[in-house]
Amino acid sequence: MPSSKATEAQILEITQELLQRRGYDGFSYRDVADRVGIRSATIHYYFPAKADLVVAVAERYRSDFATTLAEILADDSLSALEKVAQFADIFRQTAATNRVCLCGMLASGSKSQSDKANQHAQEFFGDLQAWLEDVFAAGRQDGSIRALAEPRRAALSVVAALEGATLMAYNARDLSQLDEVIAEALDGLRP
Amino acid sequence: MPSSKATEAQILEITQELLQRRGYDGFSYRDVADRVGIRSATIHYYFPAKADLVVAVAERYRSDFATTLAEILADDSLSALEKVAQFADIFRQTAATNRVCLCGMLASGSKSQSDKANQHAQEFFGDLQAWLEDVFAAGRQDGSIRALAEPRRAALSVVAALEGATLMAYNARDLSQLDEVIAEALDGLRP
DNA sequence: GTCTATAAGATGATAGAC
DNA sequence: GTCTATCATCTTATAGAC
Repeated sequence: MPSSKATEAQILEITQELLQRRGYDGFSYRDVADRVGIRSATIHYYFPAKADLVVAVAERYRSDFATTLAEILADDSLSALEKVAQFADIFRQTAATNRVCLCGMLASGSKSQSDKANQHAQEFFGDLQAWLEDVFAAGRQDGSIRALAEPRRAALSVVAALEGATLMAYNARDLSQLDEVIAEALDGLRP
Repeated sequence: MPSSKATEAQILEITQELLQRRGYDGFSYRDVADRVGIRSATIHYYFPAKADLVVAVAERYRSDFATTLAEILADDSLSALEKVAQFADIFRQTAATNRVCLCGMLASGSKSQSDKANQHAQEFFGDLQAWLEDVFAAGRQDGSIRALAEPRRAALSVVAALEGATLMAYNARDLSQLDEVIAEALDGLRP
């Protein structure tokens, strides 16, 4: 039964879900295998070690996220502030599906997993910060975002607040506090 | 060799450290036993199940944290803004010792551990928010903090940002971004 | 209180048949 | 590619000696 490409994609999909819900130490090859409908040995064929599997998921996640951010950025119908709102909504959707940001989860599991996973998480946060900084600059042009004293620092703070609030929403199984944090962040950007 | 009180305290101390560094699924009774210098069966005498041990650590953590916050609050030599700065410094110290906030870590491990641990984390975040809200009000009196449109929401955002930034600092093994987030938060409170 | 001994199950990983 | 079979190790937890 050669599903080849489909099998690998399913393994990545399911692993990402488990990773966002339970973290590196919270799922096993068997958990993934059961949900995909294969045997755990098959996963080792695609990903020899657990570290390989998790790094592959991290790369896929960053790539998908980058695509989404590029699409938001390219949408000329949105003001810069609305782009930040859409950015925040990604985190909201994550929490709404009972998950944490993958890289937030990887950051919390820094000790067990490979250094490569940590590095991906770190670079991911840097990507988000840089994207927000760009949008802040555009917002100064289109007038939707006020002039910020330290745009780099403000962008970092928004990323940190969203990561923290998503974690809290996941824990409480309640989005209301995340919504408040998002509202506070957007209000802080308005002219 | 009856160390009694001392043994239980050591178990809690070591467990807290492991919990903040590796999370619920990242440490075992044997890890704790090895560091305390006892056998894992001894831990079961004090804490029958792992869930009991973790809940006990969470209670101790919340209690210790509450004491620290009460001390800061009672210090009349500090302005309200300086009290917020000391509050933020607790997170900085946590990251400086290569740890995450215990409740931030418990929040990320929501699936494996007991519901009670999740609840403690949730209540902990509520405690921090309420404390900050009080200090914000005091800051309006002593003039060290500006009038905030939504103090409750602002307090929540500060908690979320500190939790997120501590996680990022832990992952990157670098405090500089946490320092930036703290500076940004304090600047946002100044009159 | 703390130990030894041990159970019963899960884990990441490999070898080799098909 | 996917399977069965198996390994060595680790996990939480218990029973009972001292």
